[in-house]
This record gives sequence, C-alpha cells and structure tokens, in this order.
Amino acid sequence: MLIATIKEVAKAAGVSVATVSRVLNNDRKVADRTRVSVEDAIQRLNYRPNLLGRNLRLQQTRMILVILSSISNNFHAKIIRSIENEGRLHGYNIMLCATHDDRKIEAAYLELLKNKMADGIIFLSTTLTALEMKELGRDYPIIQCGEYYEGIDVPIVSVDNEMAAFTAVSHLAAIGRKRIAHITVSNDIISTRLRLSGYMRALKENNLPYSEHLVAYARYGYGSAYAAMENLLSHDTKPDAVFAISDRMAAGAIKCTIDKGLQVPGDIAVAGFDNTDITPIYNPSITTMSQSEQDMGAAAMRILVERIGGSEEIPFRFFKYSLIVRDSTDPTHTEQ
Amino acid sequence: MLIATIKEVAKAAGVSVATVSRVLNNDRKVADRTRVSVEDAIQRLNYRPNLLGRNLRLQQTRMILVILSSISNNFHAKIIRSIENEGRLHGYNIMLCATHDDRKIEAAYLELLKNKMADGIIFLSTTLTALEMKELGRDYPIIQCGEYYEGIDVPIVSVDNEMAAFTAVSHLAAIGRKRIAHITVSNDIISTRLRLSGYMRALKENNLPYSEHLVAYARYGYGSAYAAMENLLSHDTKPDAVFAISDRMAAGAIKCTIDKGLQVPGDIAVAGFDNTDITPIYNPSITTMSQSEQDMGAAAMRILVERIGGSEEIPFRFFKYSLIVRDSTDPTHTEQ
DNA sequence: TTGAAAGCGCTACCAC
DNA sequence: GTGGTAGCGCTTTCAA
Repeated sequence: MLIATIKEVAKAAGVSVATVSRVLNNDRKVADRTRVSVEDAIQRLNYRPNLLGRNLRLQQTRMILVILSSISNNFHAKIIRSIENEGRLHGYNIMLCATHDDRKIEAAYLELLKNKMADGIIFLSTTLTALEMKELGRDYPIIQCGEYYEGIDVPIVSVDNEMAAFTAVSHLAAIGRKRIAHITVSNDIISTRLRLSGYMRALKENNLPYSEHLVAYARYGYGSAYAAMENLLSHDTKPDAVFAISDRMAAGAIKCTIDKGLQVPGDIAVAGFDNTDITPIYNPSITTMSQSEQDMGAAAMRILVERIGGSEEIPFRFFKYSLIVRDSTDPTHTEQ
Repeated sequence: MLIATIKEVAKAAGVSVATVSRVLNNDRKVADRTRVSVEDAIQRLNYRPNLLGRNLRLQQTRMILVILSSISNNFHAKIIRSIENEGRLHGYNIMLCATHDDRKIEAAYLELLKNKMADGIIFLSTTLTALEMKELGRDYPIIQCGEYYEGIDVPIVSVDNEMAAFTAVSHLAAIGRKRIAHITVSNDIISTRLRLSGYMRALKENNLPYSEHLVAYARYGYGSAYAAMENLLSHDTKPDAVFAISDRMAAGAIKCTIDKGLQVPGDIAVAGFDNTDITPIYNPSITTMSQSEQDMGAAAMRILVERIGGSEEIPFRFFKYSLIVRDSTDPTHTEQ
C-alpha cells in the first residue's frame, strides 16, 4: 500500500497543502466546509502524516531517551511507567535504552540525542563520568533520576538515601537487634555511599557496635549476596540482623541463612531496599524501603520538558520514602 | 552550543555538501586529501549529522518498535536483550513500547509505525485482534515473537508450547505424582491454550486422572495464583503436584502450599514456565521450562530486517525448550 | 573526483 | 480563510 502524501490530499480535496497542514494541526482559521472536505480526503486516501517531514521542519522528534543499566529492575520499571504516562501527557514518546553498563552502548544512545533523533534524556543510571555528564548537560536537555552526580548543573530527582537507610536500620534496632550487618556493593554510586552512611549513623545513634566484619561487599544480585552472607555467618559473633542495599541481595541473604539451618527473622532479621515485586512474594516476605517511584518519574519528565522548553532552572528534589515491614523482620506485622 | 550543519562543514572545508555527505557515508570515491580536510572540518566544528534530514531523505529511521504488555517480565527482558544485540548488528535501534494491555496505548505506538517514525514492529504480545494484525502485516513489516496468531500471513518465532507443557507434566509424572493439577489463566492467547493441551495430553499418556477440579483459573500474577491454589487445596482429594503456566504463578502456589503447613515438594511438587530470574532464587527454587530467548530474539530481528528489505517470505519457526529441574519438584537434583 | 541542484514531506510566513 | 512558497538537512543523480 502506497502511503499518500500531503500533496495528494490537497489535490483530492481541491485545496493547498498549507490548508491541509492547518487541518492536521487544528489551526482554527479553517472554514468548516473546507475542514470537512479535507478530512474527507484524508479518510479516502487513508492518509498518515509523515513525521519525518514534520520532524525535520520542526527540528524535534518529541522522543525522550531513558537510559538505564537494564530493564530487569522492577524499581526502574515503576519509574518508567510513570515517565511514560507523564510523557504522553506532554506529547512525548519514550525510548528505553538499556546499556548493560557498556560505555560503547551508552555512547551510541547519546549519539541519538546529539543527532537530533531525541529531544532529551532521563538518566536512571549511567556509565558517564561526572565531567562527561556535566558537559552533556551544557549542550542538551537532560536530567538525573535516582542516581546522580551533585554539583554538575544537571537537574536531580531522587530520594534521601541516607535518611532512608537510617530508617531501615533503626527499624532493625527497634525490634531489638544488637548486631546489625550491612550487605552492600563496592562501587562509587551515590545511593550505595549514602546508604552506608545512613547505616553507620543508625548504629551510632542506637548505641550499637560497629565493626568491619559487619559490612560485607558483594556484587549486585542474589548469588553474590548469598556468598557475602556466608561470609558474615562465618565469624564467631554472628549478626542478628542484616540490612542489604537491594531486595534481591536481601533475598540472597535470606536463602543463605535458611540453608544454614537458621531462622528468618527468628535468628536473623533481614531488610532490603526498593520494595520491588519480589519482596511481597518471597518466602518469607521481605521488609524493605519503598521509594516514590511514581512521583519521581513524573517529576523527572516534567522537569525535562521544561528544560526542553528553555527553562534554565536546575531543580534538585528529594521525594518521600517509607518503611514497609514484612515477615523477614516482623512476622506479626499487619499486611501492607 | 549551536550545532553545525553540513553546509557549514562544506564551507569550512572548501568543498560542496555533496562531498561532505560522501565522506560521512564512506563513499570511496573521495580523494584522500579531500577526505582529510573534510574530516578536519567536522572535528573543528564538532559537527553531528542531523538524522532528521537523513531520515526524511531516506524515508527510514532504522528504528524498530518492540511491543509488549509490560517490561517487568524477565522472560521478555531476555528476548529484548537479544533483539537489541541483533538490531545493533544491522544498524537498528530498538524502541520498547509497553502497552499495559491498553488498546489506546498500543494504537498510539502503531501510529509511530504508520507515521514512518519506525521501520517495523516486533510483537511480543498484543491487544490487536487477529484480523487487525493481519491487516497491519499487509501494509507494514511486522513479526510475532512468542505469542502469535496463526494463518494471518505474519511471520512467527516461538516455541512449541504444547510439547513443552507436555514435557513439564511428564516430569511430574516421572517423579511419581498421581494427581497433577494445572493453574492457568482464562484468556485466549495461544501459549495458554497450548499449555493446557499439553497438560491434558500428558495426563492421558501417563494414565493419570483428569477432572475439572484439577484445573484452576487465575489472573496473571502471584496473588491470584495463591488464591487458585487455595481453591485446589479445598477439595477432598488434594493434588500432589501442580503445573503453573508461569513462574510467578508457581511461586504463588508454593507460598500458599507452605502457608497451609504442607511441604514443597514433599506433599506437593510445583513446576512453572519460562525460567525467569525468580526461579533459581525462590525458596524453594522452582522447576521450570526454559525457552531459547536468545535465539528467538535474534531470529525475530533478522527476519524483520529481511522483511524491511522486501522479502516476501513468511517464516514460522519453533525454537528449543528444556526442562530445568530444581527443588520445587526434586531436591536431589544436581544444580543447573 | 567533485559540484550543482532536485527533492524527501512538512510547517509557517507572507500575500491576498 | 486560503494559497504560494521557502526551507528544514540530507542524499543522490547527473554533468562536468
């Protein structure tokens, strides 16, 4: 099927292309009967405006790139859904770009922006350095959501990770745990760093002991956290609680604990982070910190749209978090 | 930063835009010293080709839409990763389109194809009817991957769901189970239908009893499967095994079983489908059917590229599946 | 090996 | 209200 062009529609309707364009764009100064006959021709010819022409003319695609490490991340999935909804409201489409932490792949996606195939980028994670991000932000509309670099003149939407971690660990203290361990990742991203800080501060403010042996470093993911937990359990003085920086890592810690013949939370209470879909369905269900994915995604999109529109503001916004108590720390909790 | 155009590069290099274009496209008939001076100008001006002009001229975007219900599906995530890799090989970018089973949202994405913002579509799922899909396939390059309608002249890449389900249920029979139940969904998609058929055939060929009470209908997801399992357990003659059409539903069935004070797999063995990331880490780990996500994704992309190139073939290909035995049916299994 | 120029489909300015 | 038309940035044909 050959697609009709605006010229053919104009001819069929006996008007100029300018008029057809006006009808397409709901320009009100078109006589009713003209509009009707144009719409009729559009119908008859099964005409679809070719966005390629439009994009070139307007120098925009109304397309937003969302850059993340992987789409298999339920926390990100919730943010994305909100970004999509908000984007639709503003007439933007979203293109998800999974980099798998490969700088080459991320670079290729950045080209899409530089080559005008996209109007802006929302970074959920990145392989860029702070300097690279800063330079990109000087030339193009971008925003950081969740993870971020500070002080590089790029807008930020996130959560107060330090306070959230503090809250999680304080919960473990509140249920009477005395030796609280931390399973984390040895990277340098802001959320990891701040969660460690929050953990340390919570120990201090609750007068609980800290020792190097209480902090285990793993890679992301279940298997590595399982091994880290084995390590924690190998010391003479075992922890009676664990705060992991992600839910999957909490699951790994739980499985390891159970495999060693210990009880969760009886012997060891475990808390995760992000309130991903695995937490309510794991066995036992997992206590975790929930973030405001919906608000964060929508805000990120909204701020980006304003930047595209020329705004010079560089907002830095934190959104709410909340503790969700489940079986892995308190089997008597009321369902949330 | 104002972006230079091809015209400015031409001027700076003292050549015509045609020559710059040739350099950009690696046209070999450019004198070496001309090429060097053009490349130099490109450097100096920090020039980026504007794809909007190129796309219009070429009437293509080298963009592929992948339509799916939700990105929070680990099985789909694996296919997508493969699609992306294969796409990159052919110079295509992927745009993930999550419809959340909303016809309006899907329609909006189809517009992107019809408006030439994308060169083709890979459907991992759809809200279209068979007829709608057929008509779309007449006018545009599309392919179905995983789920599909048959006989509508649209290429298909999938797995033999009937045989795979048969294999899963036969495994349950092989470990000595006599009353094997099935948790499924009451929809009309092909994978669901064929898995039910495979289940039924496996019962018959293993001389196991079938009754309506053995088949429980749920919606997708953990919670609904939990309820379905409660229902199965409410009958006088309880099942001693369950085959669920998805891993999450298998997890729901397991949790329900354990909450009732029964053992998995001691009292009830449970098998799922898709080998998603939850299966090895659930407690107990879940026996499941694995599909060839990587091969399927790559094949889908390759076939689509051929269609875009004008191929008239309508391939229908099945890929391998395999049973992965874990604790939920056989705690003595060797790790896979 | 290079350049001039047409034209992809559209929008928006200017004239009427 | 409507039409003519320039021009967005690029590729490609044709001529030189």
